[in-house]
Amino acid sequence: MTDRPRCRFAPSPTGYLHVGSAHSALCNWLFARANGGEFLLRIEDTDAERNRPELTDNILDMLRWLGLEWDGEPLHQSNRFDEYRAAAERLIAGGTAYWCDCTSEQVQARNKERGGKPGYDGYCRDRGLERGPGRALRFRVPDEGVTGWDDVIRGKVSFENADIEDFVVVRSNGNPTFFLANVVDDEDTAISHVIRGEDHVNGTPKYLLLRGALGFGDPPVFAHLPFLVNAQRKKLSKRRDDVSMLNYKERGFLPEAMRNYLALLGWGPPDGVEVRPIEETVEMFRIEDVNPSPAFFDHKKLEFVNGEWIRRIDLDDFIARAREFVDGVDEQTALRALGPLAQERVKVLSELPDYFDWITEPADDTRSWDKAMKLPVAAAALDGIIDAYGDAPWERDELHARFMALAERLETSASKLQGPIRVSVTGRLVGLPLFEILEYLGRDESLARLRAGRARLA
RNA sequence: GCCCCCAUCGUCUAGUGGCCUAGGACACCACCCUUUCAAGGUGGCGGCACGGGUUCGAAUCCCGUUGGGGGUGCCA
Repeated sequence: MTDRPRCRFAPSPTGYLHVGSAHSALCNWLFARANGGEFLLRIEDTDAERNRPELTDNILDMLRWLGLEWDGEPLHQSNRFDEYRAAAERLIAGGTAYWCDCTSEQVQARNKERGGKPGYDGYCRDRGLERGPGRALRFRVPDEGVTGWDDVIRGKVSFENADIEDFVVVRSNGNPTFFLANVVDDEDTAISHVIRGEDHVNGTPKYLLLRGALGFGDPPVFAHLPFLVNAQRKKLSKRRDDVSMLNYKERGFLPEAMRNYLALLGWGPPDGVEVRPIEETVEMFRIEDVNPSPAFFDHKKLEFVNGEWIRRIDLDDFIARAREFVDGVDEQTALRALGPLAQERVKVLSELPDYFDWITEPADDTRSWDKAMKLPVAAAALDGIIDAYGDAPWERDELHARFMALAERLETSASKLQGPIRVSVTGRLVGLPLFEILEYLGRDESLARLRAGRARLA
């Protein structure tokens, strides 16, 4: 093993980067950074039919957004078919691969006859077929023996060779499969640590067998990460779960929060401090401490962590990030003025519009109106506050003081009194602190809205 | 079916044979603070799946059971 460990993240551009892949990328990145190693990127695009090249851009963009910078240029498998072919030739020459012309229908039919056992039955093993159209190259798996490894996360894992079928390494269209390309690339890029999802555990013996047949030296160290699962404890999937990283970005999750939360799945900081800069996690992260059991991707906790991060960044930074979630020049001006009040309230940036939708006119929210205005004190509250504010110096503390005085005079709670006022001014029963809003709107606009509210109530 | 993996509060985790009367965090509940909502503070609820071993001693080691998940593609 070299001094500088080398690991890689190897996504396939068949979908947007999702949280499960991001978790895997993060673990690789943390491992590399924690050990002075290198974090490489490889685009696994051997299947021309399924690939969507534009998705590669999304994957790279999201990794950058998360701050997971990689070393060197990404390797594209589609550029390396010559290397894979050369490896395939060596397998043929070494007698560990053979050509097969079985269609999957034929294989299935034979399996059904034999009693429903799935998998390839080795039909073409000794037929001595030459290469030709419609023929795939299969790896000849030994009939006996055991293939295993010592997984950094799971301990010893092994498979009986007899349980492994002869798998395809070159498709009948001439393209290599994942197994071949993966092994060849890891060797050529001197990968020392393969850190990937649990779904690859079953494929690892094939990886090892292939390496052996190709005459490669000591295999890399393996670490199979736990799945991220949904509430039903099933592996997160893009079909049924909310997993697109781009989606989270667009909803106002901060990259600092996202990677912070992801680092908490399958691993915990030894000192128990969960919300912290990633640099600190780098210092503490050890891949062997990752635990093997699946982790539920908990939106509630993600939101909590995000809220913590929103409060952690400085005000200018907050406003800069918040701007793209708040439409309208007037709203953005208000955001600048009232930013600190919003910053301590939201968990996700996409909540912001609701805090600023009263700028040009009160928001239309009948539920809020009904709830506030059904209070017996509503009319007196509005009359009283309009009167009290008529000649008031227009600043927060004074508005508050006169409000409290009115509450005392009307023998009602401040909590009840603010309802009708807030709804008249903003249209909503919840929102930023009332007196800051009044101060911001100014005397004329505030009084006009209060009078309009009073008129509507009557 | 076969193969493989997993198993501490609802959730994420700490725990690597005695420090465990199992710790922290999220969520939830209550109270405090309070102009709403948040934030903050205090407290509460709640767990070692089960059965056998090993050991003076087991959440920690072994075996089995049960439960869950994954793989079983000429996808990756």
